[in-house]
Amino acid sequence: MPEGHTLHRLARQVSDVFGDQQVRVGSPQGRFADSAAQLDGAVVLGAETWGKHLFIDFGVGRFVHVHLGLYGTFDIHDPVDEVPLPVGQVRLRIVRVDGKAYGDLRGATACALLTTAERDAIVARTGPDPLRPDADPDRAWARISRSAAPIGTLLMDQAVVAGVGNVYRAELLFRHRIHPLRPGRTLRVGQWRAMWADLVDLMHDGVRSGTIDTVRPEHTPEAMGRPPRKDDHGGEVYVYRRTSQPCHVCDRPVRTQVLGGRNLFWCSRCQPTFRSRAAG
DNA sequence: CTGTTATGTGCAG
DNA sequence: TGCACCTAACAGA
Repeated sequence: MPEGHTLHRLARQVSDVFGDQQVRVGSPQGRFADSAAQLDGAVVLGAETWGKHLFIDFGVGRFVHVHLGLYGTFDIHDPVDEVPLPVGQVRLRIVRVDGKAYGDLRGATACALLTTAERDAIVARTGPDPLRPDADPDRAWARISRSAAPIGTLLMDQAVVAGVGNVYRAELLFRHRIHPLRPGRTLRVGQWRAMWADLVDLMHDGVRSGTIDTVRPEHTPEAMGRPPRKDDHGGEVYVYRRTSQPCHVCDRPVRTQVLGGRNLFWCSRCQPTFRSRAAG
């Protein structure tokens, strides 16, 4: 679940449920116990996200930094009649003092109490986030246009663009007919501007719906008379995890390859290599 | 029930 | 490059 849209939804939820509220903070599992004790009884000011990093502001220069990693979850229950005993490995539990809401963090890659300077350092090393209104796509273009690395690698580099994960990567490249292994510096600036604008739209849709839905109206199951996708992330996609299945546009089997330890998915006809594109 | 896989990152070697 | 992190969904027995 956790690509940028998930974290932005989470920040909104934390702000709505715990903002301006006094909270009890604990670490039933123990790994965050010392920091939790320092925060217990404080008032939450709000939460913000850069890319996949979530920061919960406890005031006086104290931020809880959360990164869900591959399989972390942060479940917020609101409202509740009663706060149950923790189940499983709960790293962080935050409970509103009125007892009407609580949140449990499990399996996260990062959960740490940071100073403002430490928070700022993380923000400074993240690239522009399409979900933030102040994001500057030219910062990403400066990196992409100079790099020999594959565009598929650059899109996943959080210092280049913040918040893109494997699903958005695969789908964005499909929608723009770009082969994932094409070197960044072979792209034209107009292509990048179109990709960025699309990413802004797609990720905002993701924040709204909580799913990653990337197929255009003409390729939905209803429009094409095909069965809908049954999958854990819920949305309709073109190529992500559709290895060997027919492309919704051209019927060719979707291809896959591991790059940098992550699976790439693309259509060899809809996303031709740079070489064949130049030749044809 | 068991085994496999994963929307991510950082660190050891 | 490989693994730790240690959840959750899914397939199969």
